[in-house]
Amino acid sequence: MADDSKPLNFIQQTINSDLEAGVVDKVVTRFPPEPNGYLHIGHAKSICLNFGLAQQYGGDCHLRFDDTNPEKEEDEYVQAIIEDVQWLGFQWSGDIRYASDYFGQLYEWAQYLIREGKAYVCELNAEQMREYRGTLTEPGKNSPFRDRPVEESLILLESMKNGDVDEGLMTLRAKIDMASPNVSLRDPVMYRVKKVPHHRTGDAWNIYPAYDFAHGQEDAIEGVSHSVCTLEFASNRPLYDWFIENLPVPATPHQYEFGRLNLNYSVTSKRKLKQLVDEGHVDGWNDPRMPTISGLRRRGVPAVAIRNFCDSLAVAKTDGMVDMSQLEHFIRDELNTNAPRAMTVMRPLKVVMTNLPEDHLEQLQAPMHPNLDMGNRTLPFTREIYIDQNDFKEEYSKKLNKKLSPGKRVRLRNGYVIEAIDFVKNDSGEVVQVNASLVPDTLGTDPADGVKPKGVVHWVSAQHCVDCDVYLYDRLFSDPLPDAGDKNFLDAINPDSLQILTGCKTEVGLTDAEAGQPYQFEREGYFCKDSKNSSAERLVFNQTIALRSTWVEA
RNA sequence: UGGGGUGUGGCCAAGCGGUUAAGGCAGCGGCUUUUGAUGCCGCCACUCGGAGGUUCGAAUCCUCCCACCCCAGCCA
Repeated sequence: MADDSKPLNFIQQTINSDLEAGVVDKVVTRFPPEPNGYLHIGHAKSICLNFGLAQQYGGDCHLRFDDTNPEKEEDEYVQAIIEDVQWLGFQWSGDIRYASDYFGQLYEWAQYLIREGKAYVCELNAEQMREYRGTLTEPGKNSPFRDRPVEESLILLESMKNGDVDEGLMTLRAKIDMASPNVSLRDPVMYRVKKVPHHRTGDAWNIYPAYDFAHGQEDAIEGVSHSVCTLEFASNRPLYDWFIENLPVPATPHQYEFGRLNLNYSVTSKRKLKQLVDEGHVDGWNDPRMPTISGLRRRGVPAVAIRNFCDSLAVAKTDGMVDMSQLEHFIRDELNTNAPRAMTVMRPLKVVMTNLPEDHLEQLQAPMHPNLDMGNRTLPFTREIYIDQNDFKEEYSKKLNKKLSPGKRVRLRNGYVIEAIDFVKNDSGEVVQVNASLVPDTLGTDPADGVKPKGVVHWVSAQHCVDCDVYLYDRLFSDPLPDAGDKNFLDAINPDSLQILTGCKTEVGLTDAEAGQPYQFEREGYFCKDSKNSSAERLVFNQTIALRSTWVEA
């Protein structure tokens, strides 16, 4: 039974009544991606739904590749999809399935339909077929080949299959109703000739089944009880049912449609994502700005954050636009509770503690996390340190009273209170060094003179730190609806979505950070070592997401 | 204009004829804080696309209207 702490969605309600009525005795779902691109956040919702349903009801969820169109499908994509599903934390029941496993069975069923007088080989070309189909408001008209003899169709189908027919010359069509108000019932194409090698079946076939002729039968073969798909397939449902009713299939699965996930400031269309990759607007399918599962992973988003986000979304028939901030909430929520803390200075400014000896070296202890159970780390503290340029102001102002400025104090995070004395500028007028004095006896306690610092600043020892590059990301699109209406989504690309900071200084302890392991760089945000650009010589961190900030300096 | 689907606060969304219309995100106040983070407290729809109707009583039932989404690939 499903978890009853949350209201049941309409699919769970259906499952419950199917179970009660005995129509179904085991829940079987499936996630059926076409291997023609990488999975994105929209797929994550479907994955969480389908695998989640199976878990809740003690059933099975199959991973099935819908590989019925060899022109667009590649093995690279199936490998990537397998990796993404597993990374998200799901395991399918039994072997991985492929629509192509059923090509033989599908072909026999096509012959069956022909013999039943319910399918025929049509020789209309694409343009003619469009004309015969009619329009949304006018009925179509029958193909001149509609009543051709069964034997003839059988023979023609065989030659299509054997490669004796050129592409575009013939199709196999279901004989349903050319006057149906539902256009997808106007003698839909079941098989088309494609003399294209398939990533699994090679050149064994010259014809490939169309989605509508394949999907429901695949479900029936696998014993899928609840075939969940997105809303745009709703008008295909009568056709799904028609094949199930008219074929000697081993089961009668049913299709249910829910609203797909749309996220603002992003696009979730494999076609458009592929275009971003192919045209080089991003660094591949796993560019950290991409809403792909692999992009989110490379960016440092934990799988559990994605799952929690998906679980928070309603499964309903409304197709809404979810705020990016909603996803961000779950990312921060997870990272805040689990990411170890560290200090990284992104725009280093040297601070010299003039009242400390040159060789001062002190090992400070700092907690890994506000949750003290996560242990401690050691921070070397020396006479020279780096703080962020942003945390020093030449002149004090009340609005910026948490910054360090001459005569003012600040606490070094996990360390002492310091007070700035003066500063040094270079020829360009930039502050390049701050001289300060350490206020004694302020480790873990406020200054004895009662002058308590307002701000806390992160820092790193100038002698004991490591250089790194930090990649800061902003949304890929500056338009909340980059592909609405007739807009060209490429025009909405945010030119400042990637900012690379070099010469940043981080704790030595992060030298051997594991790629993907999240850290909170205190007062900045969450980061992880990049799996692609990091090397033995170069340490690169991706910003997963900034800390929430309700404060605006300007 | 044919068919299918949906309309509850800025966003997501519960609600399935009967207390003052859940909750989350965002936002706004305040408290705590060695992260301007986190946490905590408070505020945020006299109203449920609109208009009628049924009823003692409707966001929930009926009627009409309006808006938006999907369908005319030999894509999925």
